Amino acid sequence: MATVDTTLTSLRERKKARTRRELIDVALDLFLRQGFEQSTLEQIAEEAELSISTVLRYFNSKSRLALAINHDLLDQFRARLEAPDREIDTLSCWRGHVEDTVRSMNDTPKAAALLKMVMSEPALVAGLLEVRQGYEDAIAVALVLDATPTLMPDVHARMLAAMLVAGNAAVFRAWVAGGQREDIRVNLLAAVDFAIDNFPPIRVAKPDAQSREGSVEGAVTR
Amino acid sequence: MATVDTTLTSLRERKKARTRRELIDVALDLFLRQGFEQSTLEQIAEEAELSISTVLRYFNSKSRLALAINHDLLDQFRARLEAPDREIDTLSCWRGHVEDTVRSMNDTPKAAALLKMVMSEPALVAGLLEVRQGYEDAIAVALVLDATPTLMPDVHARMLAAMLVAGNAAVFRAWVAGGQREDIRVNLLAAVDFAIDNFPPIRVAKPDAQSREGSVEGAVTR
DNA sequence: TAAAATACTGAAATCGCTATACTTAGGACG
DNA sequence: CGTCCTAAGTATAGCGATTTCAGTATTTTA
Repeated sequence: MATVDTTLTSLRERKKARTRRELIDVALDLFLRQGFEQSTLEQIAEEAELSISTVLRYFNSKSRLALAINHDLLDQFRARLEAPDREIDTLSCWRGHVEDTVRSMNDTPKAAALLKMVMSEPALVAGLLEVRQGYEDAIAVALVLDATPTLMPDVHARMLAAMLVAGNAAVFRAWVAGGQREDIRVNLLAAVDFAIDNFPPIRVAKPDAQSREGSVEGAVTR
Repeated sequence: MATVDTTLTSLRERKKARTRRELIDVALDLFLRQGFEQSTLEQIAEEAELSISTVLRYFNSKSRLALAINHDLLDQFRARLEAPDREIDTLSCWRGHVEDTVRSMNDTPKAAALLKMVMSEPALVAGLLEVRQGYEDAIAVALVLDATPTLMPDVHARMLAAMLVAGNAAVFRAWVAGGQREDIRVNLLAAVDFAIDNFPPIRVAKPDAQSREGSVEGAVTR
């Protein structure tokens, strides 16, 4: 949300957004340079030319700051799901989000190094699990809503959501472990398809697997 | 592991185990009485008649102490998987572990209240995610080993593992949200069965779904 | 331009956690 | 039994994240 909107009305809002961006920039650089644990809030505040208090008003913890991008992506995904004019089903939203993520990773040079850093810092790995849970919740809720008035039990929705998110995480993990060489996009989408093609409630509801190729409609009810 | 072994040789070991148990007891009571955040390490040490240093040597963080039972259960599960004489497949291990968990919950009066407390404390929810990840890792690794020399891609194993663990978590969550009334055992096992019956790589490898009724053998290769 | 709202700052206090050096208790062995 | 070794327990000092709050600066709005 915060990273997308380009037309912010008031000066205040614009200033705030700029400060936020700069803060993230400075902090991530610092983390990459000398590690997450090694960087203190004092240092971050110093480099960002802000007080510690202010840093903590922008991000309520150091790890939230380090995971700002991840949380922003999650917010984007939520917005995508909650858009009042949404035409496509939850799974296609997820697929679209995955593609967006890849795109934004390719655009950002530091992204790969950043991901590696996050995944090697225990505190941040823990934080990543919270983000992951955020995705699961969002997907599960949306799946149940999609299926209405047909019934999709909450437990099944959560299992499917977990499958999707775990597949994503596994691909990323393997990618990082393998030195970030192969084309991750293909593998990410393959994981999504694997889930879509095989999760029973979907197989039943979705008569035509090929229609996924078309841009918009795809699975489930809605 | 630590909670099961009844035959500890030396006096030292027995004493250590007893202290550990008492510490957990005291701490959990305190948490239940006045909340996790509200209870300081100082207070815990006080009530357990130990120094803060010692408390922290037994559990390397306050939340680890609060989640001691969960971590112990995870250790039990790992031990079950890694037992050199293990006869049954990974999924049956999981099923067995789920049943054990239910049993131990029924035996422990405080368990229900404790679970509710854990799930309402953000820091502990986060800690629970780490435990959950531990289960996923253990299951995924075991699944891949089970399938050898047949091939089960890591990503698929992780997706199935996530499905199982998420199903479990979802049932528990619903149980807590609903006032902990219904019989959770049935729902937990239903979630396991749902995954086992429907996840394609398993369906293929497991010709006879009924054999699950029998005590030992069931799914997958091995 | 005055006042209301909101952003920023500084300082103090709390608490979790680490590191370290010291004391005490259990176990091995003559 | 007394000696020595190891591991358990303690006390102390200190760092750093986070909260709270009171005061200052800046933007908005009337």
